[in-house]
Amino acid sequence: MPEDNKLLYYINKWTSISEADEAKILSAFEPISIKKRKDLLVSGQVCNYLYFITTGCLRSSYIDSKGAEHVYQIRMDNNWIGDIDSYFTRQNSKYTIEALEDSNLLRISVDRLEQLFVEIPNLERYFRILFQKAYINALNRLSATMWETAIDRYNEMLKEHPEIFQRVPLVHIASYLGITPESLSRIRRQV
Amino acid sequence: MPEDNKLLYYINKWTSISEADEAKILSAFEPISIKKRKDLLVSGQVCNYLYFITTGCLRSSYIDSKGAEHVYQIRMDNNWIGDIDSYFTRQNSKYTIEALEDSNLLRISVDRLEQLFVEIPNLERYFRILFQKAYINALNRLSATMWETAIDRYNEMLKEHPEIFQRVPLVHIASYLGITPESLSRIRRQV
DNA sequence: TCAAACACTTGACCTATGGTAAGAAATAAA
DNA sequence: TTTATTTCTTACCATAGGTCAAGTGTTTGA
Repeated sequence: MPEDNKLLYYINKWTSISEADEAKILSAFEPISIKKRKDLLVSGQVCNYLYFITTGCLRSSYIDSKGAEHVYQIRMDNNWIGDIDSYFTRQNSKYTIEALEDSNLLRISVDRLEQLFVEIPNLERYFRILFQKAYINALNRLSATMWETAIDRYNEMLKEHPEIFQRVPLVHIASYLGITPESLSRIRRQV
Repeated sequence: MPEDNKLLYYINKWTSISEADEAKILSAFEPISIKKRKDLLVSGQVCNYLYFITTGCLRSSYIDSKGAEHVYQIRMDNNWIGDIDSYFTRQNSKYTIEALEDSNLLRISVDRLEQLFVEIPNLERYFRILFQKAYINALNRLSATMWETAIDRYNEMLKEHPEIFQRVPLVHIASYLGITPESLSRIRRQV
């Protein structure tokens, strides 16, 4: 499958888009590249784009009131990243999104996306399903965080997303799991 | 505002529906009542309906692998409740939804809802926005659970949803906050 | 190529919250 | 009104995970 068709492939997994509309969608996205350790979004700015990761790996994090940094999301190939709250409301974001690897992305502005929603109802359907699934995942992660041990969460992540352990430093994985790197280190020794 | 128009009022807050379509939507929902302490959904069943709460209060909970019950959601007037994962996938739900007060609901089946999505794209838009917001909320709750103290979460909830404390037993609130009723009790004494 | 920065581990100690058990207060039922 | 049930609090001890501090490899970049 050609690089720039991955996006359409994933959209068509959940709804059907005509060839004419496919072209319209592709032309609305702008391909960009970002180098490892560079920021895609800096806390305090408005998130002007929503990004589809064609290749690479990024993390989204924020600084809490005590100055501690927490990793919110780690996203790799064929996933979306951005702060959708800031993106749709035009409020400043509290998140910083940093590339953990050199990455290639497709980006789209809100105006362009909302225009597409009107022109192509099935694209809005795709996003309805996307957010629906994201919501379900967030609730599952929430219940694991609230009511399972760090060991269980670690094992679950190892089973579900083994690639992440090959590509992402453990500090970020620990933070994503809601524990310190020290605790993660102890868990890994135990297992 | 008449009881049965609240649903349309909330939908029209985020998108615009024609009068003809409003009638179509209303006729697709079936009003039902449920008594306090009765179950709307029992764990192990498929969630056949999505519910809009016109008046009342319900909680959604699940039993973990160690047999402990955890409260997932507490929802009151003018909110949606149901297990959307089970609802859309037709898999058995792990959740039980119980009425905490005598409640009046409007329910709709998936078939009917998906039919409406095709007929009324703006209704699907409403759900896109609904899930988008639900996702953002779930992430905020996740970060509070992971990185804030139980005291902060309690104060936040007291500030944002004081009504809940008037209407819901503290056991359920404690569970929703991810702590034991004993801990909640200690926090309340402290504050 | 060599210093600086990063990534990971280990140990000693601390703290927020959990578990258990029991009793008081409030609410519902008879 | 009396009894039963639910709701909430308190006390004591246990523990998962955090904090601080130090140390070893491993990248990175000038």
